[in-house]
Amino acid sequence: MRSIGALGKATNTKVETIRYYERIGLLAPPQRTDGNYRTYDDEALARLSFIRRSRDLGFSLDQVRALLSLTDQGTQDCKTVDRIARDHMAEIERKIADIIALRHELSTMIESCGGGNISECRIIEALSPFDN
Amino acid sequence: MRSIGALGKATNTKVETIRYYERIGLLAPPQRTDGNYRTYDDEALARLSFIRRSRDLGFSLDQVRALLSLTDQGTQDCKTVDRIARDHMAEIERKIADIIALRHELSTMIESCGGGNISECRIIEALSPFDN
DNA sequence: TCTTGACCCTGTAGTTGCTACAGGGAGCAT
DNA sequence: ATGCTCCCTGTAGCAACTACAGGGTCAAGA
Repeated sequence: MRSIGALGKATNTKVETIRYYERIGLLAPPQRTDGNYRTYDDEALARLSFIRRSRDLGFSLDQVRALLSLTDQGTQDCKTVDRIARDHMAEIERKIADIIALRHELSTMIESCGGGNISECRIIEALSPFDN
Repeated sequence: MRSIGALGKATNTKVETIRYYERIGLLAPPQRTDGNYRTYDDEALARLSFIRRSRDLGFSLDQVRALLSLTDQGTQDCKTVDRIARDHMAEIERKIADIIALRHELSTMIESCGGGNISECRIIEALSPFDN
């Protein structure tokens, strides 16, 4: 059994975040000590680790919730898990395409600017709606 | 002169967003009609277009505010504009590196999963903290 | 003329995923 | 007894919008 601070350290999670996960129902309310402190067992540690790893991989809290409920059911419904993961992957691919296009636009814009204190700023021009 | 709805259509911006920009001081409060409707001139259109284009390129509202104040001053301080743009570019590069690493992790995880209704789900395993 | 419908107004609350207090209590060391 | 670190609840804040609720305005059609 460990305190919320210890759990936070073990999972690299802020104490407030753990309480937040409890509040939104991702983590079950843990047992309390006489002094009303939360105490966590190894299962809670495993669950929070799972949540954090999923979050690190970019899953939304809703997706994490779905993944958790699938593992809670113990049905090992790999098809559904796979779909969630693949959906997420597709979104990541979209984001990559978007951000790379954006980088291209940005770099074109920046390159067209000499960078000095000139009277006509190409960056501002590039952002402006009309040719002036 | 155009209504807020017309301005929204012209700049692909929701009406609520325009009012929001006004509330946070990005857009000046426009003139009103007798019926208390906002009316926008071409300058407002140009300004909102600038904001939207900057936002599309991923600049934060704070960055947009800085860029706008630079253009408002008319000093054409290209050095500062360039710095803002380059800072933003560096952040984009960081994000690209992060998301590509993430894609790699995700795809490795997904590939290790057959995708059927098997008793052991590799994705869940990959997300779990302990080998089971 | 009346009515319908599209638009507009203000103000507030919700979204995501936390984070940061404020104002207090618990527990341990000195 | 005092200080210190941790913990508690509850609420408000962040970005950048978005979505109402509960009304007012205005132009067109029957």
